[in-house]
Amino acid sequence: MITIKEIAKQLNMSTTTVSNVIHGKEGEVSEDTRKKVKEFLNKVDYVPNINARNLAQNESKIIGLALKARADKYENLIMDPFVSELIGGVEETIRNAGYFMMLYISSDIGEIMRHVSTWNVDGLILFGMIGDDGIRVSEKYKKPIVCIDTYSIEGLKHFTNVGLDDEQGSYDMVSYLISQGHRKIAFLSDNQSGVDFARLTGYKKALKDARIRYSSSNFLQIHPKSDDLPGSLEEICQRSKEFSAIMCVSDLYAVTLISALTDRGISVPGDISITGFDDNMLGQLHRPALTTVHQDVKVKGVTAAATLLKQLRGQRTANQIKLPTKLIIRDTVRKIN
Amino acid sequence: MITIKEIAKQLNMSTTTVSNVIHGKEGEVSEDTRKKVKEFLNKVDYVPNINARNLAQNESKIIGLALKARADKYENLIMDPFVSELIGGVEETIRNAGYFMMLYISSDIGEIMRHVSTWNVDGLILFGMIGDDGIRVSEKYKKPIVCIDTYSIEGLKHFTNVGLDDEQGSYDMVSYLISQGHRKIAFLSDNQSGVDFARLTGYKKALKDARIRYSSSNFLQIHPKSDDLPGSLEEICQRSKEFSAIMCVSDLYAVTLISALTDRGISVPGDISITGFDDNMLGQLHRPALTTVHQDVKVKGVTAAATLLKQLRGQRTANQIKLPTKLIIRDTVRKIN
DNA sequence: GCGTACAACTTATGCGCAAAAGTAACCGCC
DNA sequence: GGCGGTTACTTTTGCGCATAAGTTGTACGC
Repeated sequence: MITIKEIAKQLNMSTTTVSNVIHGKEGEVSEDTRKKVKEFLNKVDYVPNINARNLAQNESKIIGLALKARADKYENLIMDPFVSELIGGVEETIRNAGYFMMLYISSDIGEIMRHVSTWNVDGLILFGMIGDDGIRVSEKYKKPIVCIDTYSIEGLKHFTNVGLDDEQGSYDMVSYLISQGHRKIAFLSDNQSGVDFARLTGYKKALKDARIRYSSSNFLQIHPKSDDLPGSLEEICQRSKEFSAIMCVSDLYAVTLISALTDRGISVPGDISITGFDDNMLGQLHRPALTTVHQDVKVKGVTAAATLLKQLRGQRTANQIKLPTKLIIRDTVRKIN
Repeated sequence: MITIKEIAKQLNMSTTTVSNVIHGKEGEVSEDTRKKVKEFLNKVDYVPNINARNLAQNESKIIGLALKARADKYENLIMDPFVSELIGGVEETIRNAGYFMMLYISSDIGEIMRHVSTWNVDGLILFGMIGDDGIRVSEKYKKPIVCIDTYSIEGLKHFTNVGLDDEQGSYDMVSYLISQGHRKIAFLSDNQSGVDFARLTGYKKALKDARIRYSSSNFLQIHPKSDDLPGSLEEICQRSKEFSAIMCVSDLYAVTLISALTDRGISVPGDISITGFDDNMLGQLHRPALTTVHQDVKVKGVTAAATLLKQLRGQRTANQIKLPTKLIIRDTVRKIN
């Protein structure tokens, strides 16, 4: 761990001179010494001590990525392929810009913000974290924050959001189902807030535009918490006769549901049509391949990171970015009449 | 961002005193002042500046997790549910021990080690990174390193490895297939090194113990790189008639293969039996549910992190830890005679 | 009543770096 | 030939923290 001081000593010059060539300050140092220093730096494989640099500069070159931990059947949000892809996009973008990524998995925003504070993190990306309560906590730290997929009204006032045109995606899917002759279409989700609410809204809108009445009995709730899952699945399968199609709020739920239906001898799409949302591996590898709404999760991560980076550079950004969706027609929807 | 200095000033005492109560140094400070300081600390919500602390202490409380990026059909290793789970396990363990996690995704070990060096990372967990070449690079940094799933001979000499009893898992699976009457069993993988080699070895051993001859034509190679995948899949499906069972080296490949077979009208397990390895979501949600070998990936991450933490505390650890596997019998293997 | 021991502090130093402020030599110009 | 301007440096300072070294004050023993 050689230091600037040591280098300066060995080269018989001041630390400032060494520091200046490290930072490529033109005109502050002669071509001659510059060369000498550069050679030496290469030889000894100098690496700056980031702690010292950060302390002196009051910055950190760290971007935090905070994911809300979720205790359910899949134990933890991070297992979802969605999250892996997101992390990949964020990490890549950040690294290319010379930043580093620190990952937190926690549901306690207070805890997260304390980390942010100790590390003097330059900016933060939040996924699934912002409840209206979290906003007060995060606001006082005065750090640029970009949220992913939040629909919190309060949050949107204060932070940039990178999201998806969930409503449109959902609308397109339901319209497609209707075009295939479906009229009794259920909506399956585990809650009615955030992204799920937006997708539900798109669903309702499409029904309305087709003059199909929405009833709350069309809303099927899945309980992903380990204990309740089999029970809710059983109930949903029972009630599946009432519908010709079930639109699921995610690929994960769609595939889970199809498995449960298959186990009970109900065929997809023979007896009932099922659709997903997200378009991940799960549905792509499934047979019949899942009809779903595509979103590019990696781009979501990249966009979030790029937006944050822009803000760090002092540039202004839109405070609401909506990525487009695309309808992917595969084999889990049957045309009926 | 209140500092110790500021606190000391407001409390009319020296920074050392404040620092002492922060570090809970008994006997260095009176009960009275201790109380006063603690109250004040709470009031102002003091958070230490980690950069300053690390600089003074020459440590970092950071543990790096480096993942090898892989350019294939799934773009990047991180998409695999395997990796998500691993990250989850590592992060949780590290955070509970008061450490922080920095995530790198890169295939350049030199780059990684440079990061490690600038940040003065306390320890490193490497997944999929150690080729014999990487070892020289990493060795000179003299940091505790724990590898996950490496089979590099050189690496094992220098670093601790947390792995799986891949050979045994594979052996158990093939033995099971044989017990179900299978004799023409192919092995599907994308390479013959590392984990794949160990699984292949277990496969060969089981064949040998059952007096079935192994021929290299039993080895089916899949090319996960985006361009080659369809071609290799086509070839594998063609050749599937030669076998009554194909043991795949991962759930991902198993499910991918089953999809390809299904698309060609070949039924699983009717026409051919297929098995996986890993036991992740993909196979669990698949119908027919995948017969596979279970490994607890989260435990792998937890174990790796815990082992590294031990080393940081100066404790000795075994330099080879093998987690057990478990045969999971589900529905993709048919009994034949 | 003096030395010793100890409790409860404070002062001073250094970690490695960046940058502000200082210096010294030289050039050209009226 | 004195002065402003420039080049190529060096010296100094401070970021926030931990800690070694120093300073009181007081109780105790003999």
